[in-house]
Amino acid sequence: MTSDTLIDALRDQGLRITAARRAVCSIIAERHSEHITAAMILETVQSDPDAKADQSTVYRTLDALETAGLLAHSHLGHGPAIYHLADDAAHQHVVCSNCGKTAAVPASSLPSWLADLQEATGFTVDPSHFAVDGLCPDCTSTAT
Amino acid sequence: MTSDTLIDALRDQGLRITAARRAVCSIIAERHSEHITAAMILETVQSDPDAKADQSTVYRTLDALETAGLLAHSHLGHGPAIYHLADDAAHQHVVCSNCGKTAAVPASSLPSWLADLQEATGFTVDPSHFAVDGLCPDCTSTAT
DNA sequence: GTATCTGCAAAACTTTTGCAGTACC
DNA sequence: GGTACTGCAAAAGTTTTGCAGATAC
Repeated sequence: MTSDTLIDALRDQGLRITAARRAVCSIIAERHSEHITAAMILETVQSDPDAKADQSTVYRTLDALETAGLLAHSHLGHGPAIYHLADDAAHQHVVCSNCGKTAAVPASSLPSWLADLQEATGFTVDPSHFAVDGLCPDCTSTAT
Repeated sequence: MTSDTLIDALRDQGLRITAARRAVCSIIAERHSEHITAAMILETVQSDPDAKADQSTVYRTLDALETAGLLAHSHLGHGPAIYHLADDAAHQHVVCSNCGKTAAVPASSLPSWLADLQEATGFTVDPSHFAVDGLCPDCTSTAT
């Protein structure tokens, strides 16, 4: 995934390509394997003298990318939302309720439980927006 | 579950029993089967002329109850946190990512997937703090 | 009597919005 | 040239905090 892919997709939506959008797309492209928060993007963009962008612009760009179907975000615990590419392999997020650390689990074994859940509640479950609370290994061992 | 149970537990922690705490405990005891938000508790307490309590007091009381291990909260999507009794039967929350509606699913068929997840990430998963995003029946049918 | 709790008010924190000016196509 | 985008600043929404006064034990 390069930032050009994102830029091109924006252009295809009839959106304009600006320096701010290039910068945001570039950051997302570089770091899409992590759990990116808006705050991280903001910090990165604002510390780059070549690519300053206001926070409102960053949020609006993220929104544009989401509307274009390229990006998705989830809320994990107390903190800010995390963003990830929409076409990333579907995965779940696990959040440590103690330290806030997150991890991703590949959606390898999406079980019958999801189907059960769907049947019981009528909800159409989106397995890519998924937050499970737990304790990370460090906090598990600390909480003796 | 009566509010006395909660009050007694607070007393056992060496905490003082005040009118504000009685009021908050009473609301939680009455409505623990719903998904209570801090905003709901605030509204209820502040509309009760016999039991006025400031929002900071409500938050501090909720915090005290959590610290005492009686209460837990989860964050579901954009909105406020929801609170539930810590000893409530473990269950998952499903949130509609469109309208914010929530539903609870009993932990009937917690599958091998949880074990898989635990193995893959090392996280100790807490099945009672659980938020799954999806579309509720109404929004599913609307989103033709 | 004293440590804890409360109320008030203001701040923190993430995200959104209004508006005048700028820049892309 | 015209519409979309940007920056600035301020607001919205939930939750937290500082501080002086009140209250439970």
